[in-house]
Amino acid sequence: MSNMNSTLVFRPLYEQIKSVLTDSLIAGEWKPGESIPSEMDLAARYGVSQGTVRKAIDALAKENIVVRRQGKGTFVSTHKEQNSKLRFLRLTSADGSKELLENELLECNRIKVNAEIAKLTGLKIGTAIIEIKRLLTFSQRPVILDYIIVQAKSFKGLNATKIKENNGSLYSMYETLYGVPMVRAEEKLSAVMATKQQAELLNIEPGFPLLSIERVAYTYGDKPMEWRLGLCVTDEQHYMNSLE
Amino acid sequence: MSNMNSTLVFRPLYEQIKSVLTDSLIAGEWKPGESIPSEMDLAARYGVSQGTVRKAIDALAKENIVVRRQGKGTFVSTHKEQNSKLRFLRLTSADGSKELLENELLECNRIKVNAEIAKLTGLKIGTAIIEIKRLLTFSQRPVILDYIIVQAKSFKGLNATKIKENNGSLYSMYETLYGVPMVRAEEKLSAVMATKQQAELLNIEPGFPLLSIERVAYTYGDKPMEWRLGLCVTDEQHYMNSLE
DNA sequence: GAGTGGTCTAGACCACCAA
DNA sequence: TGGTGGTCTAGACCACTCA
Repeated sequence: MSNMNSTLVFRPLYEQIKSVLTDSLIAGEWKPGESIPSEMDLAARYGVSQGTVRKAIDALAKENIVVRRQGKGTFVSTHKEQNSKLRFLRLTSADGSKELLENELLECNRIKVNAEIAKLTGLKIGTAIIEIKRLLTFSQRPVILDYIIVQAKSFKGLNATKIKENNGSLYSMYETLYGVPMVRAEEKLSAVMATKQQAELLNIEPGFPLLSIERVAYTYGDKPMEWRLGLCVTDEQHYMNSLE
Repeated sequence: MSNMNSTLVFRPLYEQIKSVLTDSLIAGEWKPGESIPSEMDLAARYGVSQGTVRKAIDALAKENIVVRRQGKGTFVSTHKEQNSKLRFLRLTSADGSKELLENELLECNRIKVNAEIAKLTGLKIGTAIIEIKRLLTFSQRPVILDYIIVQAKSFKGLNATKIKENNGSLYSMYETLYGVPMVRAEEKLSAVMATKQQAELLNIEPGFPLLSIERVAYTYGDKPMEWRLGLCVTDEQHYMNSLE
């Protein structure tokens, strides 16, 4: 009979508060763009000190889940704001600007997962998904060929019309129309050769080197919601990254 | 203690403490791998509360400049440790391992900056530099062709022998032999075609797509100390990145 | 047991913002 | 002017490490 061997799980109060706050966000108690209650209010609600609430909110702010604004309050992050648009886009031209990207929707189909897509996404074969193909253009020149997959059940009724209505701002649309804010993403990069078909769309020669960016985007609670393969022409644009 | 805010500029105390600590690190008061004084000691030394020192150290820890170890103390980060080696290497094979990289030094020359290098590094033409060319191999297969530049005046006497003595662990060598720890780096990625010469070294066909990684590495105080161009074969290895 | 960092509290004052 | 987040303090106790 061993009693002292039990694994005592110690979890700091502020982490527990952070979890509770995340749950409330998932439940939609506070929507993107809205403010959450003040630190004092939350402290009173959960019966902890304001400093503990602060540490929980600090952690959420560090993950870009909320944004603090001195004198105003703490707000749920949103992709609707200008400054957070293209938050995950690391591709910039030499002069640093990336605001002038234009958007051409090529395809938007409701299909089922096949073996290849299953391997890419980890979804089960046969699952209903929506595939989106589009072309991003920078000052008249095509630079990114995007292939995007989301689960149909999470984005019911998503179609070409809706994408166009939102000017191709997918993350903003996921958030506004479907209540699914993307908070984090992981990317896997490699260099590939353009196929004939890709080359045609990107207006380059077949065999031209392309930067391949596989991205998985996550919503609250580390739930993967979107898979994306971007093929980028990088002779004038570059992928910038900070290692710290 | 009284709060010595200047009327014109408001700078939080903990930021000032952070700067003072950084200065001490630059001055070499505590070397990589060593511990810095305890929070209580530092608080006493600077006449602030332990909480303020904590916040300053938290900021340094977030930037990987120091590492906290509960019960032991706070230590200056080092590239000598196993877990921090290859800290800036984001290239991993499918199974995630990146420890088996082998190292072949191709060249190490003392030269002067020409126009091309000036453009890459921002150094003045004529500045004495050391250029290093090497090949990194993963399980018998060449995967990265590195071209590295550092200023000769910052790394006096650096040569092929020294590099070999350190098994090609450059960052560890910069730190140990020259007291220059690298704390941060910025990378610019693109896809390029292998030239004939590069293809030969990497044992691939000319025209094969390579991931080009331009890196600038910084020491304390955001001082750029090393420029690097890596050309990577990415059919079996990928560059992983987290966006948050 | 002594010393370290980790967590938590309570209270104070400051800087910023909007009404 | 009142409310918000931002900074700072002082003190308490907890968890971890090592001699």
